[in-house]
This record gives sequence, C-alpha cells and structure tokens, in this order.
Amino acid sequence: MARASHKLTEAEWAIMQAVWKLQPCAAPTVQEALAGARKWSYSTVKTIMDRMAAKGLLATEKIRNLVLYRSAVTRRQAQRGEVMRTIKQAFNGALTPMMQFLLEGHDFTEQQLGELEALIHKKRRQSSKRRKR
Amino acid sequence: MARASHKLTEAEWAIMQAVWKLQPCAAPTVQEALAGARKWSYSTVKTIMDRMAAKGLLATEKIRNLVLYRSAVTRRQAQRGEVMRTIKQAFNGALTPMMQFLLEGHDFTEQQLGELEALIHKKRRQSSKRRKR
DNA sequence: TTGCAGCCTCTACAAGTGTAGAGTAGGATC
DNA sequence: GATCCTACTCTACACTTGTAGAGGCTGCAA
Repeated sequence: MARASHKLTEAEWAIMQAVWKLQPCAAPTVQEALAGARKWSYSTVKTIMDRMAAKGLLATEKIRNLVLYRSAVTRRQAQRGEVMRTIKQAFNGALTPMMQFLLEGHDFTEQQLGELEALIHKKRRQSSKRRKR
Repeated sequence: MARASHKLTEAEWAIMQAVWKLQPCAAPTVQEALAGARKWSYSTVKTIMDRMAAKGLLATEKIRNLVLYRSAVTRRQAQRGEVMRTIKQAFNGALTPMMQFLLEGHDFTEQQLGELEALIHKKRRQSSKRRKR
C-alpha cells in the first residue's frame, strides 16, 4: 500500500476526485469532466496530472499515443492523510477535541445524530470486547 | 470578525500556536519558544511572521524599535477554517461521512466515547428544542 | 566614546504550484 | 498525399513558501 500520506493540494484534490470516478482515464477526459467547475486549459490539467504521476499519486500506462491515468492512492488513504494532518496541526494531535469541535459547530439532523450515536455504540461494543480478550 | 478562513501553512500553524500562547510578543520570543521543535533562524521566523502580518493573520504594533505581534485570528477561527477545508476537499462537504471516518478509523477510550455520547445527547436536546420553537 | 547585544530591515534563492501557449506526431478523412 | 483533429511534449512565467545571510540602528555598559 506504499507510502504514507502525500498531501494533496486543492488542485490535486479536484483532479483526484475526477480520476477516482473515471479511471482509467486520459487527461482530456479529466479536463472535460472538470470543465464546469474549473476553467482549466488542457495544458494545465495535463501538467498537474503529470506532476502527480511523478509524485506517485497517479499511475500511468501508455497505449500508443494515449496516456491512461489511474489513482495510485485510494480515496480513503487521501482522506486519512488530510484528516490526520488537520488533527495534528490544528488540534495538537488530539482527536476528541476535534470531534467536539465538529459536533458543537454544526447543526445535524435527527437522522444524522442517530447515525452517529449508532456508530458510537458500535465502537463501544468493539472496545469492550477488546478489553475482555 | 473580519475575513473568513485564511488557510495556514504548516509553518504558520507553528508560529500561530506560539503567538496564541505568548502574545503580545516579539519575534525573538517566538523564535526561542520554537527553538526546540524547529531549527529556524531568527530571520526565518521574522520573515514568516511579517508575511503573516501582511496577510492579516497577525497584528503588529511598533514600540520604539520593537515590533509586538498579536494574533488577528482566533484559534477557533483557524481550526474552523482548517476543518471546513478538509470537509469540503476530502469529503465533498459532507460532515457526517467525515465523522464516521474519524470514529471508524481510531480507537477511543471508554471515557472518550462517553464524552462523545454526551455531546450527541446534548446536541439532540438542542435540536429538538429548536424544532419545537 | 567605543563596543556589544538585541532586534530590525533588505535581499536572495530554491522548490513547489497554478497556469498556459506553441509547437509536434499519429491516425482519420477527403 | 494534403489536411485536420486530438492528444502530447516542451517550455515558461509569476507567485508562494521555506530558509537564511549581511548589514544597520539603538541603548546600555565599560
């Protein structure tokens, strides 16, 4: 599963999202997919993607004169990197304060709260099981 | 409360943390405070701080030949900016998936789980009250 | 009054990032 | 074969960030 969290820039996130959705895909495909959101020229997209490939964020395969790109990092890995960085930087590495922050600073629907609660219950069962082992 | 979320770089976070703790403070103070963690020369620290002041992240006051710095952004604002960016970029703006991610990907002590649960209960009470209004 | 200690200002530079134009090469079309 | 479309490669440039040296001003100590 290779290297830890490369951190993605904003532009890279945009590209990555497209690649996760469309892969394997060529640069023009990605450019078109993003055309609505970001007015990037083909060159821009291609440049970013090649740099990402150089960094190991994307994998490439050359078929004739076409380059196919695939993600070399899962969405989950990228998310994890991002979240860990935030926790480390903004919350001194402490997870619960960040959770508190999230909970306090936002409104949730009843359903969302229920889901979260269920998750916590599950967590609790898991950890009590672990303790008994 | 002025402008929205300037996003801080890693170096800026380090400086900010020190300033929040020590403010009002001069650049050399900050440099010394960080000396353990980062081997920055005085110039480096001062440069970053001045750039931060230019960006509106720090406020300065000149007394004689001494420049005093204060944060122009609260810790909470900065945290909020960071978290919002993460949610937006990595989770397409959806809060609960991010919470789920956090819950699933980490171990918590019984106490932490209890705290979180309490928070959710509080949340729920608040939101049901809101609904009745 | 001469120095020294502190803090400041200026300037610089390399790497990384966002952005894109100009020109090229291969396959399809007339 | 000439043309055209498409995707590619190369090159460039401005801005931001990390990093820091060189030299300047000021007040206190000797």
